[in-house]
Amino acid sequence: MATGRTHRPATRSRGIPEATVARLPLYLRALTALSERSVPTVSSEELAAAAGVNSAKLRKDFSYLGSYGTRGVGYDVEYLVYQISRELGLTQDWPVVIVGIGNLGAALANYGGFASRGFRVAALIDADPAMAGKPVAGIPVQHSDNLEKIIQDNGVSIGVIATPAGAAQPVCDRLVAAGVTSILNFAPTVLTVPDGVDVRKVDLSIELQILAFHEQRKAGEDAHTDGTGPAAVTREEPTEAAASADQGPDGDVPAVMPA
Amino acid sequence: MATGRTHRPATRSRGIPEATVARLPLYLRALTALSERSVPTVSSEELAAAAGVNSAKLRKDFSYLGSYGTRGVGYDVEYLVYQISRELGLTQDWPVVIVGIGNLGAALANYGGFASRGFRVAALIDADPAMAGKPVAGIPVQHSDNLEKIIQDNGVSIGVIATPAGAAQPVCDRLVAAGVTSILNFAPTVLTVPDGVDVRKVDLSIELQILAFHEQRKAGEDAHTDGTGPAAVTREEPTEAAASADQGPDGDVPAVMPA
DNA sequence: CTATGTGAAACTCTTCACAGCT
DNA sequence: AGCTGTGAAGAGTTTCACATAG
Repeated sequence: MATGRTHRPATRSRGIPEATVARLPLYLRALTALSERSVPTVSSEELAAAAGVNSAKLRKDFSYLGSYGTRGVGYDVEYLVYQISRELGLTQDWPVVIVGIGNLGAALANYGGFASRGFRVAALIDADPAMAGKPVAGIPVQHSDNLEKIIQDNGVSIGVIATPAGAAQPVCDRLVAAGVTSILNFAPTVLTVPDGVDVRKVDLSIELQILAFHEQRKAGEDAHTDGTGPAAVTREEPTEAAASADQGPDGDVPAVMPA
Repeated sequence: MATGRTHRPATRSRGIPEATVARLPLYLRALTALSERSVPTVSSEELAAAAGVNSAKLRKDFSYLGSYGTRGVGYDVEYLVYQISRELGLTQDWPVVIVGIGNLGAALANYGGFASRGFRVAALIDADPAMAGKPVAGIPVQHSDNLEKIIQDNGVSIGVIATPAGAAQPVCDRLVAAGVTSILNFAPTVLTVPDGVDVRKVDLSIELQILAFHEQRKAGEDAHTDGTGPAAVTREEPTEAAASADQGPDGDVPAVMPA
């Protein structure tokens, strides 16, 4: 597989496949649940079921991390939780800032899934002066004038953008200039960033549109509003669209902006 | 990741690849923006840039829809908007219900991106009696006792789950029993659904974890990591992998260990 | 000449199936 | 025996590069 074969199976590292990385959080969640129930070990079959993937894929995924299982037995839950956490970088503290404290920003601030995974909301930032000082999820909102200072003082490298579409790029530019190198973007806009900066995007309306596409397929024969294209209807198997993954850095244009 | 069941031959009809379907909303948004600026035609190169993909991919994607371009010229914006909308099923009305009107549910109800794409929030549903009747985004919240009736009366086939994790599966079961066949899940849980039901999931903490993974990698390459060894905390080299005992005949012991 | 549409090559990801530990 | 770890085959996706239509 790898070209350079040194001594040890230097195979991995350069490459945990992106698809595998995207599933690690899934395994981690399932494992955490088992851990809380004090289950000591788990087989690839059981864990796969809990995570909603098939066992061959799970074993292959784990093989990229190393040989952490025991043949004939399974995986040690605690050990695996630790290894995956470490691989994902969750054994360290990640201060994040959320910019744009509207409905969505507030929801994110209140979202428990962050804190429980090593992410700490270091600050909430909004451009509206009226919001300044107002606590959301127990954290006082700060005005965006102080964005740069907040980033630097807290050593923030991950920023979450939950602003209206129009404000996203300017906010992004300021975050990057201040030192942020990873951005999670909820605004329906394509963000342009310099090399070395990572952007992931979550677009609610895109997810719905994908569902609509499949839904339309299912509807099949009947209602085809404007049937220009009869399109040999065929019920494609639903799927199992992988969890998230894909969705590169893009998106674009408003048309309508979130609150 | 819907639930796994077996795969079936699945009649391949007019099979648009899943990867392509996932990008159509992206193109649509870019095209809509061009349309609003009254741009009549666009080349694959320009449109690709606006959507954040490369032009070869875009042309290949469009080739699955048909030959809607003109060689030597480009694509007619209005025409493409229509064709993609139709392909995605957005020329018809999709009533959706949002279940779980907490911070996130409210944010979704207020999200403009839905309405602008043929999605209509038919109802907001919450299990808390205190929420009943209270308007969110101009729509009165209804109690979940009426879930089935609401689904049926409105002919809803797409449901959005924004409840706490524990309530997601029961809500999902009720939605499906009432006739919903597509679900967008925001709760951090794997939903089990019968064949024919499509589930897509958006998990906020997973996105952040993926960013953390890459962020960690960057830090490693920047020769930052203290010094167990030469840079790289990524396990390309033994570096710290050795320290964490990743093989050893039985070495999988470290229950917890310092970073 | 220009820019699309598309076979074919290159890659990536998934699934199979079984060798090899325990 | 039981279950992991993994080459190898298969499926799906992206990229290349150029024939072809306008």
